[in-house]
Amino acid sequence: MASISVREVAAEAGVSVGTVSNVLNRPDKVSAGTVSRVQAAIELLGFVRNDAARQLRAGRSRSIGLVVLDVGNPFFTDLARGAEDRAAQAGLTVLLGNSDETAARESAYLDLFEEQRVHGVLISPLGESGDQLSRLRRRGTPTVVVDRQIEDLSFSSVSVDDVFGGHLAASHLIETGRTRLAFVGGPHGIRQVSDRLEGARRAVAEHPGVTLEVIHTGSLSVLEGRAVGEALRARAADARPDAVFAANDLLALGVLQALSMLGEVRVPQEIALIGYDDIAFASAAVVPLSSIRQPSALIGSTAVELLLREADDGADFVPEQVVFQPELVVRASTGV
Amino acid sequence: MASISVREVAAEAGVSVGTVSNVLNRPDKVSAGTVSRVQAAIELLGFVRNDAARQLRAGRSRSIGLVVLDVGNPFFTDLARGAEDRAAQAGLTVLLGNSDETAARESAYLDLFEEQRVHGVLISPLGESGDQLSRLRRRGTPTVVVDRQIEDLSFSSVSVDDVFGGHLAASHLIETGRTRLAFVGGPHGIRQVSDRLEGARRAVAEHPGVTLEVIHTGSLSVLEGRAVGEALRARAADARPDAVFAANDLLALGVLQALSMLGEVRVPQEIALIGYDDIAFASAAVVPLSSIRQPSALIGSTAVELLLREADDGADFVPEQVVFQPELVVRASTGV
DNA sequence: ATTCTGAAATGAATCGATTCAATCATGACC
DNA sequence: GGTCATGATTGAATCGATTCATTTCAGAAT
Repeated sequence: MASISVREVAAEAGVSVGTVSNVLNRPDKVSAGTVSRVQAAIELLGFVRNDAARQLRAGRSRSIGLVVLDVGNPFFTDLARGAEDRAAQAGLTVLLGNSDETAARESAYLDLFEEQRVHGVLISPLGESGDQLSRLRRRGTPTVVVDRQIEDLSFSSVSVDDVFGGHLAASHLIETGRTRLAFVGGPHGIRQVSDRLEGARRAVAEHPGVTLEVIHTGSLSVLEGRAVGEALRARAADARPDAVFAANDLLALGVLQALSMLGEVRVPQEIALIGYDDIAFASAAVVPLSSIRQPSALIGSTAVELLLREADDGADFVPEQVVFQPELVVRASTGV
Repeated sequence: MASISVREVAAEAGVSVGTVSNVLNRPDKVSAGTVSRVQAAIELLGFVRNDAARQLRAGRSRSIGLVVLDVGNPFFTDLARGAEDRAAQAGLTVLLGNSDETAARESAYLDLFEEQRVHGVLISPLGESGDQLSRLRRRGTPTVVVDRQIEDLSFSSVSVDDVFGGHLAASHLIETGRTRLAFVGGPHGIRQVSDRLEGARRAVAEHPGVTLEVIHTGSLSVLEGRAVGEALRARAADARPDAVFAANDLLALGVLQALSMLGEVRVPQEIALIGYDDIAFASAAVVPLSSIRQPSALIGSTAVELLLREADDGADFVPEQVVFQPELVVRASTGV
């Protein structure tokens, strides 16, 4: 059970520990015979490098931390995949943390990542977590904000123009003849939510006679969406909105489930519905869901890109805000 | 930029490094005044513990590794959530690795986790990865197989009876009057796939006159499902099966998308369809999807439970195979 | 034979938190 | 005043891989 270290390997191969380390890290600096003797010893003893010791010496870990709002949301797993792929190219691993839209969990993950001395942190922050993030960066951990911009322009960020996206969604609903819109989303402390709402407000303001009701939710999940849908279904027909813009696809799918259950409220005839993110399941929904598409994997890989740049440039790095444009995807849920 | 260690904190607070460590780990052993003095110094200097150093000393990390076949599959994210919750209770973190149904990636994650000296590994293995797993465990890393059993009964495992589940699905299709079944899934090296097929075979064998066609796929994704669906749609109506059992819900949703696109093939009238896993999106599909439900979060938490037990018991632990029973969920896709 | 060169190998020092045997201080008690 | 017990604090040793200044050595050049 006694764990095997370079020391044992060195003894077995009849060389010094320095040589074992060289075989591991720069085999070209070691003569061929020695390399194979050391490798044989490693094999024989079942030696496995201790990453903690490496990291301690190196001062940095070989991973980057990613904190997302919800791993259950395919948008974020797609984003994570993009990040992983780019990170792998640089020989780095991605540690995925799920804040679950909770400040305490977000904070706990940031602490954990900092204790791990990660190469950097990608985060889709809950609110303005600016303080903790600045501190994190000041102490030397490169930090990139994903999926939204942040007030503090000294941070790099990769985002999609959510105000524009919200405008796109609401305009589309209005153009198909709807006049009594409802926005479903929350908590409003989440920037993505308030921006999308803001975009919708602007679109509505451009069209006199069109109204916008705002329905708050506690989170962005299918379950919350279903609750809203049931509430809508319970209303008298003339008290219902004729179009719903949900802050993301999970909510939209929940609303859709509740509305179309029992076939009581028809989508899109009675209520048109549009979501946000264009997750893979949107097109497979009861009524295929119109949505606003974001380049999820690209956001992830670009964020890693910026992170690596920040890590390389050190003190004299220049923050960069990359903003992608979202795209309207029309499907049956807003068709005629 | 000079990083702050316990040494600096000790100097600032006018105490020894040992005392700083005690404040961090057993504040009750230290006088109140000293505690607050040390904490003030920590605050002032912005000290952050170095996890690598802690781990090196401790010999183990405070996380457990989880390797799943596909993070894009909600079944696995649900499982991961269950594992995380249970692990958090024990003060542990879960590192999530995505093998993407690739042997090389699976192996790379196992190596990584071993170098990290994780507390233990949960894995939903690709094939019979027995060799690498045995080695891993022999060297001292507790290992639990999730979502399937493994030949080698010296491993603990938490699984669902997939043969039974396959039987359940196929029987259901047969009972609703279908006679020309098709099983869609692959690769068959994945145990879950072959077990579910085996169950379907048995069900079919029990009913003379019922046939079973097997359609191979390269992976268990929506995309592969869509390809199969399109192939089915392209067939002459009388050459199509009248019922499809897909090895998981992602495949089923893909098949459904392709079939119902353009309304050419009606589900369930022309082809009944059932999936497996009962992910949240199944009930929100074009045609709400019948499925076989597995207790995903419970599998995850139970697996962590077994892992902790194995870690505690050390040498004299007894492997345990927990097998849950799956459950049939009937929705419109197999209704009349 | 002597000096020089470059490649190969060495091994002590280092990273930072934790541990634990040893020391110190304080007050209770006889 | 002296003895003890208790609690608080100390600091050197430890975990294991990596680094780098130094040593070793075979062969080339003089």
